[in-house]
Amino acid sequence: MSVEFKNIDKDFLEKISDKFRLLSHQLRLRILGILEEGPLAVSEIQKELEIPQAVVSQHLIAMKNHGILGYDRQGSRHIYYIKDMNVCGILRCVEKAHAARETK
Amino acid sequence: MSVEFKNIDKDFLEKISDKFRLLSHQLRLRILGILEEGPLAVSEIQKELEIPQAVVSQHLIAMKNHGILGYDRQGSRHIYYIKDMNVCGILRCVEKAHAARETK
DNA sequence: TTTATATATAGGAATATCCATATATGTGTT
DNA sequence: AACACATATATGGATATTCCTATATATAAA
Repeated sequence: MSVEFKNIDKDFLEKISDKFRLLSHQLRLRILGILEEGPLAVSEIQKELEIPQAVVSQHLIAMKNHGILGYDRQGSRHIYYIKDMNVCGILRCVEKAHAARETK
Repeated sequence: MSVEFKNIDKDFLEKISDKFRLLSHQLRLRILGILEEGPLAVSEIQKELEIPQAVVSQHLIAMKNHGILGYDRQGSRHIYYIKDMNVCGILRCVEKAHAARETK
């Protein structure tokens, strides 16, 4: 109520639309679903998704570059985790919508 | 908690990613911001955005086709409105994020 | 140092998106 | 009917996205 969406400034709008663009991909959504359960290394994410390692890395890095993910290193392993809590909130909305969906 | 995002079915994931794709565009976000204040005809939306009518229609129709918007007719005027309440919820998240943002 | 493992990056083809211009359709008015 | 107005649709060029294949880099192990 205090902030009208219509009046949100252009810079913020650009960030938001970038984040939505990253959410607009089934594979990336699945990655976020996996990472919601806890941080994970690239190879482990790859095992769950069954797609080429390079593709997984590409998506992870894209999300990292936009602040959605972060990662820590454990030796040669890169442990990715969800960094952007606003994105978590949005995923929560999606879960609610899924739970409340009409089966038509 | 009852529904894990990770386990959301593929069909729903496809719908969601489609909706995020539509949200991943500054112009469409601005349109949604305008329509949050109430239903409006194409020409009135166009006046606020100052872009060609055809482009406005293209975006409106894209969002209509994915269930985000609906419209009523008043003579030759098409009055668009936000139909998908889940999208409204997501915009609410974005507003909250905007209000809580660090000015860095 | 050599080899294996884990991850990142480069380059390119196929595809999708976006906007602009032009045109079509539908509705109201005279 | 003729015209104006409101909206939709078609087409195409520019640009962006996605995935693939290969290769590069970094760390660990032998």
